[in-house]
Amino acid sequence: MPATPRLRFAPSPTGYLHVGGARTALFNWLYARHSGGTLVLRIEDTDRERSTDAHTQVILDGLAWLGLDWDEGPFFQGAYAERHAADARRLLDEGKAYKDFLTAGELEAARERAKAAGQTFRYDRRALALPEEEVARREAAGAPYTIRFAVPDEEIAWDDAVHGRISWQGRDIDDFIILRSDGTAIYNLAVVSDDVAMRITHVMRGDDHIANTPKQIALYRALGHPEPVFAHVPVILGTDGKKLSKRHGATAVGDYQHMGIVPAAMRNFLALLGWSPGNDDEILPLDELVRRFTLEGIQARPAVFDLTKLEWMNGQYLSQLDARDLLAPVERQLAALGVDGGGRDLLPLIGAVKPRARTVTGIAEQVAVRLPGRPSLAMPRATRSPPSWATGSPPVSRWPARSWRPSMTTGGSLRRSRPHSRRWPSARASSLAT
RNA sequence: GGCGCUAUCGUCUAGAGGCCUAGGACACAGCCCUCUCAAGGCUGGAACACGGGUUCGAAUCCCGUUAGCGCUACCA
Repeated sequence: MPATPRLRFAPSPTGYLHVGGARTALFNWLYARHSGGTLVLRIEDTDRERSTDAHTQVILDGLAWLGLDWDEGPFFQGAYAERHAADARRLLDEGKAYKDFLTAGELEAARERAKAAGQTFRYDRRALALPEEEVARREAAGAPYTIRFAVPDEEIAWDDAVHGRISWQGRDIDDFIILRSDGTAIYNLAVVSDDVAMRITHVMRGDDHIANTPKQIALYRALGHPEPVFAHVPVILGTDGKKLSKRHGATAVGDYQHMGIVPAAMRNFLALLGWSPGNDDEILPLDELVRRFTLEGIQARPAVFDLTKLEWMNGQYLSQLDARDLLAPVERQLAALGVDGGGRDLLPLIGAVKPRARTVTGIAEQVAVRLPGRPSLAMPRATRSPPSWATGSPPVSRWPARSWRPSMTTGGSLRRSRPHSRRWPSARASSLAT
């Protein structure tokens, strides 16, 4: 009964879709399509403080731009709060979890104390020692409590699809909280509860989740469910070897769209960042990627994001693309440059210029100089000089309406319960170029 | 500090004991082509982190060291 794989991409809407998340989405998509499996999209919005619908929309837009679709969802994790709580209750009833009346403040203070003393804070299971009557008394008095999972002292190991066998000891893991004092679930419980409910068979996610995995496996065991296959893909680093973050400049997929990167090139580049087809092939169109993608080809070590190579690859795609596919994006960039095509047929110009360009922006600039009436337009050499996103100043033009960077300015402006419909056919067609 | 992960040219990588005096690509340098050019052609420099094993033989297997990264939240 080897059912077809069920995978999921589960971003949390607490920021824009960064390249690391995009690559994780790509890998999941590629594997689902390669294996004839199913891809589920789940928005993990249980962090109410930071999650916004605007972020969700940006993530959806980013996936659409990349041409990645899904088969089920999007599901919003927040909608399953009752199931999460029920799972926690069950663990409580079975004696696999316990109530802890320590407040967040007290916990924080204890951590501070440990730190001041140069010690590592370890939760001491004091709540476990509380007499039953005392627990009942406090609860009757209305004292808030969290539910902690009692991590069994046993070996917790799994055969990771990219790292091989990884082993932890239960004693090295603190009894972690699974249900907050307000009754909502913490990430590790919510994830396991949902993955079980959605019958997920393969969990492919970032390397930074390796430390969460033993906790989740312990939860699978306690809940009595078989665990899925885990595949931890390495993180993406900046040129300084640190995890790619905002200070490295462009990290959101939307930034690349604005730079004139074409989705096909972005996909191809991202696929090769941490995965190898096993030989020297580099320009791999989508169908090739799908055909050749395997878990075994995923690298175990982190990869540095090389913008220059992305631009080179983009240039390869640009020269392959038909001028007509580039027309709309180039016109947008032209408008951004404040240049008016004057109703002139740009196709011949685009065709002449594209084999040597590296970005759509570059094509627009080359076209602009060749437009009559603007013989001396100064060349901004946009891809060579520090781009605007790197210096913090707003992009040359008018992108704001397109909401690529709403994370900085907006809160949640969309309706929370709006069910995202699947409008893929059109999104897919438009993802060919920019 | 503890636990875990990782370790081939500057970067992405091929390599799964002999095919490796380590291959490809980006970048870089030089030359050529050329009205410009980030395009194209040719050439070049550039790596198995270190130390021990195992083996007739190790980039490939084992151990240790070092370094980098991650986690160690009522974040995800």
